[in-house]
Amino acid sequence: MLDIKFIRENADAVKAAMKNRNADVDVDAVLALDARRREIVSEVEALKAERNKISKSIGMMIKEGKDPEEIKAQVREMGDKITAFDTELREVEADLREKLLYIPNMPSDTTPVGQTEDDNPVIRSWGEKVELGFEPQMHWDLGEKLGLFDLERGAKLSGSGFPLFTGRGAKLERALIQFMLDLHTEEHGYTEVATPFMCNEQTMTGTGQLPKFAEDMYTVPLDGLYLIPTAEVPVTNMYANEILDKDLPILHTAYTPCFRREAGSAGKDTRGLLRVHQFDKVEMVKFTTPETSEEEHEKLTLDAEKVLQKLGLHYRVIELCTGDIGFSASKCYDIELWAPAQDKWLEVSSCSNFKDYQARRANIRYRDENGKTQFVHTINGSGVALPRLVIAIMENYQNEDGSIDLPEAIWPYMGGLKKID
RNA sequence: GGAAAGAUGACUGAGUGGCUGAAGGUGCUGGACUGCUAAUCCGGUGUACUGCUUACGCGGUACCGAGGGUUCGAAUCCCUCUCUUUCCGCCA
Repeated sequence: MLDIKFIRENADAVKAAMKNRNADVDVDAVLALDARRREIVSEVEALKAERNKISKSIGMMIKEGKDPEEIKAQVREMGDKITAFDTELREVEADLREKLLYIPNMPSDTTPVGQTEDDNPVIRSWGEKVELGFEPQMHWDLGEKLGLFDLERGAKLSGSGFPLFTGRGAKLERALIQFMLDLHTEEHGYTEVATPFMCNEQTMTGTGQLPKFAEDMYTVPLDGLYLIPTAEVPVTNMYANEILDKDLPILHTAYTPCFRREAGSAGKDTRGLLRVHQFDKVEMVKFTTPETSEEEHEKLTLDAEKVLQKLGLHYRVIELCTGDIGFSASKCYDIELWAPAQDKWLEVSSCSNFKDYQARRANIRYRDENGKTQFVHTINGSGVALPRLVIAIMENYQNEDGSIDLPEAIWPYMGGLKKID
């Protein structure tokens, strides 16, 4: 969340930023609550100071054998006032916090201003569109024919959007996960973690999924748990309510399945593996100082790109504009793979710098060189998400006879298999 | 799922109603001293909110797992919850 002091001192800038985001936020209501809160605090604290003073004197009186009853009655009256103020204070603070939790992050100064995804500039691209020389087949046709997945049986088990991978398809999934984890841990310096796949409400609030996006998640009501929509959630919140004294940055990578209800997006690009309710993803998360977060964000994006380069897949990097950027992010690059049969770009990674927004929500701090505690900056990105990566491999590496060559980088992970036919 | 014990600052560990934001020790850190290593001595060492000052700082309030309650006053008494450990049960 945003620092209330920052909002207080930069109200106009916050309002402008919310407008650029197309976010409906009542900044003045927040400021009014903040003003009332501080008013109550100063009144109630003055009363408490007085009470503490008199209470101490009662202790003295009793020791000296004097009768304190008269003063007790007086202090009791103060206590009633204090209770009334405290009650209102709690209400105001809860109200204020709730409102703050619904305010998205400030876009970075460098985030391009724009309305929709059409305003996202392309930052760079790598590789070229493949020349197949024949009419490419869709991945859902290739996959069913080659026995890589069985979407009908997946739907039987859980409903559409819950893919069932089979045989070499299941192995390819596992191989890609392994390949990416090895790359990030062995060459990019990340430490692997394996996390819970369900998290509690506090954790979901820490990274920004709650309270606003409750409907996007699967829940386990009996236990008050939510299925994670991304490994970002457990990995970032690992250090919630901690003061880190390890050397920053801290780099973690994790494989997890991700669960998303995708409410409201039914019917849109949902065929095959394009948009599913459960998918595998390797995630990268960094905890940095404010001074290094921009640089680390750039590096993390390159780490994700490296995956695609090693797999020889044509991609481009776009930067999300203010109207398209995610709720908690301040700056964000999306990486998109070219899919020749789809004839379009598929998003496989989203690399975001959250600055101190998540750290403030999750209360993750560190000690700077002066010994002062500060909020860390958090950064994360997919490195990368599996289903669309699989789609891109299938579509880019397909042959006219319907077989699929495998990228050399994953041969070792496929037991030497070079081609699926 | 049942039973018992416990939860205090970076760590350890005192503290059963006011003199405790919290003893002692460890660690860290500033200094003194011993020609090195080590030791010794002195000092400092929580977080958050808030007001004044805004360079440094000073004051107030809150916080001893979380939330309630009793009381003039709670780390300390009561209730609820969470977690940890151990034992039993169940189980991949």
